[in-house]
Order: sequence, then C-alpha cells, then structure tokens
Amino acid sequence: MAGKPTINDIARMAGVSKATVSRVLNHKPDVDPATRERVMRIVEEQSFVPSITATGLAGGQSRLIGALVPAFTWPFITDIMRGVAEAVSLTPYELILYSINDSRRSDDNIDILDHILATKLTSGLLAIMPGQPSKYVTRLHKYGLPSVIIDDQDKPGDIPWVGTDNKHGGYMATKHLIELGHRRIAHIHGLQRYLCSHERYQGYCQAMQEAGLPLDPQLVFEGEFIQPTGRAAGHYFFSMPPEQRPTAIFASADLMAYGVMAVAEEYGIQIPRDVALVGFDGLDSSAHVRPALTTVQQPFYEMGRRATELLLSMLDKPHFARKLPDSPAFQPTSLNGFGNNNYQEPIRIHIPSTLIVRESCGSPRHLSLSTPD
Amino acid sequence: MAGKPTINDIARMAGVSKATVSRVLNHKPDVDPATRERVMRIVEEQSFVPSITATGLAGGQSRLIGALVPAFTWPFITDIMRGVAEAVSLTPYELILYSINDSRRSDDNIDILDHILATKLTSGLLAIMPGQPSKYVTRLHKYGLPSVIIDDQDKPGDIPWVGTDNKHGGYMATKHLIELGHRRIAHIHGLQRYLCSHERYQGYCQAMQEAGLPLDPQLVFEGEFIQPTGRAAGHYFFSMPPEQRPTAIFASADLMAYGVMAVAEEYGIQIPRDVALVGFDGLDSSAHVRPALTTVQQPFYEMGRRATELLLSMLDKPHFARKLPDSPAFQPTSLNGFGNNNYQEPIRIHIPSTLIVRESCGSPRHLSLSTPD
DNA sequence: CTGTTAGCGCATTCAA
DNA sequence: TTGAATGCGCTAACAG
Repeated sequence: MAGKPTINDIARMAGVSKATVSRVLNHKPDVDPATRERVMRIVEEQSFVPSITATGLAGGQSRLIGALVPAFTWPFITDIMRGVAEAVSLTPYELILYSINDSRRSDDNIDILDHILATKLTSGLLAIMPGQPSKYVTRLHKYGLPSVIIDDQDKPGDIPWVGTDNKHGGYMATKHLIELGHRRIAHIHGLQRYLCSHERYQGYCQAMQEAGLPLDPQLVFEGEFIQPTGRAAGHYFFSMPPEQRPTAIFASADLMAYGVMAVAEEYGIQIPRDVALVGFDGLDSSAHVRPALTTVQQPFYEMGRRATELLLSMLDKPHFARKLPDSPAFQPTSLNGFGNNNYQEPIRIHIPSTLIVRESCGSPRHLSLSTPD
Repeated sequence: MAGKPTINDIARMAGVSKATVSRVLNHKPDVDPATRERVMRIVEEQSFVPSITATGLAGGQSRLIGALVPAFTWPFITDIMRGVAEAVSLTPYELILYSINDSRRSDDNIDILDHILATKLTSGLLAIMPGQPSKYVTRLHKYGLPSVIIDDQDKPGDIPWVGTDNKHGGYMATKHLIELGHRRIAHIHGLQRYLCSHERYQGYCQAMQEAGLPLDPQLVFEGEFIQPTGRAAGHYFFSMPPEQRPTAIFASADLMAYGVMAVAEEYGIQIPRDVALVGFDGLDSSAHVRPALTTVQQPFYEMGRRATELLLSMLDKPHFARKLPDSPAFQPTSLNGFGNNNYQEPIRIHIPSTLIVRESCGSPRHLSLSTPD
C-alpha cells in the first residue's frame, strides 16, 4: 500500500547516501555492519524493492530471464513451466515469456530470437524444446546470452542442456513388457528428426537384445507424437495375421497410445487382455483413459526447475537469498567456471524418468516366472 | 548480429538529435515527413529496437504486462496463454509471468501481488482465474494498475472481466440431453464458492424448467472440478435404485465426467447406452477418452486473446503497429474513456461456448421426436 | 518542426 | 568505510 519508496527515500530515512544503500542491497563487503543493519531495517519496513528497470539500466544486468516456449501445444509444457516458475520465484529474477508459434514457418521463430537479442531485455534464456531453432539458440549462447535448452528435440549442440534419459525410459518400458512375458513387442517410433525418438528406440532395442529377443523391423511403426499416428499404427498392427501380430506395444508417446486404444476397440481387441500397451510421457490424462495407461513418466517439473537453477547459476550472482529446497542430483561443483563463460564440456543434466504401472499391461502372461523387482 | 545500436547511434547516422529519433519512434505528430522517413530507414537498416529498460525508466511506462497465472494446474491454462501470447506478440509489449502457487496459503498469493506492485515493473496486469486473490487484484486496479480478470472463479468485482457464458453453456448441455429424450437428468455441481458453478447450474435449471421437467435436489451432487468428485458422484448416482437413477448426467467439468466414466465401468453401466454424459470445458483429452465425451467447449484461446486486447487498449497507446486479425465481438467503442481511468460501468466480455457433440450421449432414446435444430 | 537540457532510479566510479 | 559525481538509454519539458 506504500506509495513507492525509491532508493533516495530509503537513503534519507536511514541517514546515509544512496550509494551506501545500493551497497548493502548488493551485498558489497565494505559496509559497516551497523550501517548495513540500519539500512536493512528501513528496507524491510518500507518493503523496498529496487526498480528492476533502473537496476537493469544502470548495471547492465537485467535480472530478467526469458523463457522460450513452444506455442503451448504440448500438454506437458505446463508442468515444465511450473518448475521454472517455482525456481524463479525463489530468486529476485522475473520471467519473461516468449512464445513460439510452431504453426508458422520457422523464420518467424528466428525473428523472435532476433527480437530477444535486440531488446536485450533478458540476461539469460531458457529454451523449452526449441526444436529447429535450437541451433540459433546455441549461437545466442555462444554470442553471449547464457542459455539452457530443455529437452531439445534436435541433436544437442554445444550448449547446456537438461532433459530426461529417454533411452533408459524406453528400456524400462520394454523390459516391463518382457518381464510380463511378452516376446513380440512392437514399437511406435517418433519422427526421425527428433533425437528422443531415436533414444527411446535405442532403449527398446537394448531391452529386446538383452532378453535375446529378435528385432523385427515389421514391428516398428513411425510417425509423429500424436494420436493419429497411434491410430495408424493400430491399424497396421491389428490387421496383421494373429501369429505375427504383436502381443504388446510400446508407444513412444502417450498420445500415440490413445490412438492405439481407440483403434483396438474398433478391431474388437481388448487392452490389456489381447495386447499390452505402454506409453511414454506420463500425461495426466493417461490416468483417466480406460484402461489407465502404463507409461514412462517424464520428470517435467524437475526438468523445468533444474534447468532454471542451472541458468541462474550461470548468471553467477549472489542472488540466492532464500535457499532452494534440496535437489539431490544437483551438483554445483559441475558448474564452476561458469559465468566467466570459459567452460569446456557442455553441461548435460539427465533426470531419470520413472515407469508408472497401471492397467494397460495387465498381469504376467504365459505363466511367466519373472517377478518385478 | 549487429552489436547493439543505441538511439545515439541512430541519431548520428540519421544526422538528427536523439530527441527526434525518439519522436519518430513514438509516432509523435510533429515531425517532418522527410526526416521521419530518413530516420525510419536507418532504424530498419540497423533493426534498432529501443531498450525496454531505458524506455520504461524514462517514460514511466514499462511496456511490460504481467500475467498472473494459477500454478498451471488447470489443463486449459495453456490455451488461455496461447491467446495471451498471440495478442501480445502483435504489440511491442512483453509478457511477464507471475505464477501463483495455489498449493500454498493464499497469503503467499497476496505476497506476489504485493511484489508486482512493489517492483512496479508492469504497466498492466492480466489475472487468470485468480480466485480468492481477485479482490486484491480489484484493489490493484482501482489503485491504478490497469488489470483485467480472465474467467474469475469468484464473484466479479468492479474490474474488467473476460469469460464465457457459463449459464448458457449449462443450458446448452442440458437442453441437448433433453432433446435426446432424457427426463431424469442429474447435475454435478462445482464448489459453491465459484461463481461459474452457480452459473452452470442456473443454465441446467433453466433448460429443465423450460422443458417442464422437475428439479430434483436428489439429482444434484456437489464437489470440486476434479476426477474424484466425479467418482463420488458416480457412486452416488449409480447406487440409486434403477427407477430413481438418472438416465443422463451433466457434469460441470470434463474431469468430473472422467470420474463418472471410471465408476460406470465398475458398476457395469455403459455410457452412453445406460446413461448419457455431458462434460464442461472441452479439454483436449475429452476427445481421447472412451467414449469420446460430449462437452461444452470453452473458448479459452479467445478468452486469453480478447482479455489481452482489452488490457492493451486500456493502456491506451498507439501501439498497434500490425493490425490484429478481426475479432467479431470486439467493440472498441465500449472501451472509450479508458486510460483516463474514468469509466463507470465495469466492462464484461462474455465469449460464447459451443457444444461439441461426441459419443457419450448416444442417439435419441425413447423414440423422442425432438430433432436438433 | 527540431535541438538542448534535465532527469527517470540505480550502480559505479572517484575522492575523501 | 562512505559521500559526491557521472552515466546507463531513453523520454519529456523547454526553448529556438
């Protein structure tokens, strides 16, 4: 409710110069403890918050970080953003949203990146699944705008990166199916141009090979991470002669799995009785579909949070007034050298996914002896 | 790629003073056309973008608008934000994200609002479904921070508001059921403290009464807009003796409908054969569930877009460089008087919802003669 | 119509 | 250890 105290007001009230107020605000060492104490008291009392605008102008540091968000088309963006917002809220930074319209040509997206650079508003950038523009983000990063990429769909470049272990996720999903007694396990592959498509497939392959199961190219269907692809895959698999037909399907996206479910119904095929199904992503709605979908839960919230922490640490300022809650896998040591921009190896943080077992795989079949450990 | 031209550079290159550059940049009338032309050329060439930070400091106007977002827990936030981002991207404004953690006490949310006020960063505020804090937002608005509320869950205060016509939505849903031949139609009511719960219920009542159908309090179940409430409602309705049991259910949220579906299965009740079901919201996943859910589609994207346009128009500056695409119901005339903060009647924009008919209601029953018009 | 002069609120020199 | 002076990039008041 207070009008809007400026640093001048605080200085006057504390009986010091604004320079001193600025000093204590920025945790400069050379300040008399008593003075610091007094200034802090006034600051608290007046709940004084320095103007980000002015601070940015004067200091060249904007205390603003940008989040490049793909047009909110993917359902899990929200979870990532929750993590981002949470991390940011624990610091004096603010979050600026830059939305990419993936419906338009990629030129426009580069326009946005140019805009980000041009306005010079943010001092760091969080690129969420940038896809094609990721090369450009990489350039921005090298150019001097600290950036981190979250779960890029593209080949990772030389830029800090946070994501999940897609390969291990694919491995878990497939292994689960194998342990349930399945041998003919199909896979619905994502688009070739996404790195994660390959990684998930690699996990699938590894699990199959470890179990001594053959990799049948006939059992791999490829498409986008959307429902229609799942439908197409369903038609493809379910129209196979029974002895060739897979008894289980590992879809590399929950949306794909939804498509399979819809088509299965049309074929009179019951899930999980006739065919087991595992998805990938862990969308909320996967708990609602019938049967509830067993899936690989990606740690979206954590990804957002960790990526933000990483970016903030790169900005390398003593901002962390309130301590962040523990994040077990966070290794601040690996961050040393940042801020001076002279690190060598690109940072990559892989946060593990977890397999959520629900109904879509049923119980062990064929008298399989394997028990879940 | 250019270094970072300042207004001084532009001024020098154009052979004018920076004041003049500033003038053309801000579309001031008193500038020689030739000069304006020349300056613009340089600006284009250098792709000069004035520093938002400096502009804000000097002008007192920050060209930044804040979006108060409820912790991304609701699935449709993404759609709203898509609309917001789209509208903002057509202007020189940037969007700052303030995330409310509804998991915490509401005190914290007020803290955020205080923070918004304190940092004085944004020149306008978009409050998305603020719920409890809406009174505080209203105060901020009166206090001088232009704000608009999107789809508030609370009683609307004296503040610009954009939302959908919940009552009409409830009316459409119920009428659809009635036209299908249903007479015992149940309703799952949202929490009392949300205005939209009442509105949707009112629509339900109106449709029932118009059709001369009795309002049976037994057929109304109340709870949150979440799946468990739907499950509870399902148990409640399905354990009724068959002659009392409703033949149709209008759930005031899609998530509730999902719960009903899950429980129906447990009771061996088939949807739509045994009971018809309509939801409310139009979540994407409602097209994926089995059977696909008939629902009232809220115009989330439009709500975000229109609310942003409204807020921007209140900020009352000649920013609209690129024209916004047509939005039919947008009446600029109703906005006159804004910006001087001396308007009388609070603006309310209701964007119509639409009924999406899918599978969960089946076809007309009881040889009903009614045909959809 | 246009250039000059002051600041916006703060950080960062310089002296003291 | 602290205060005074200078300037960040831009807008706004004032002259001319």
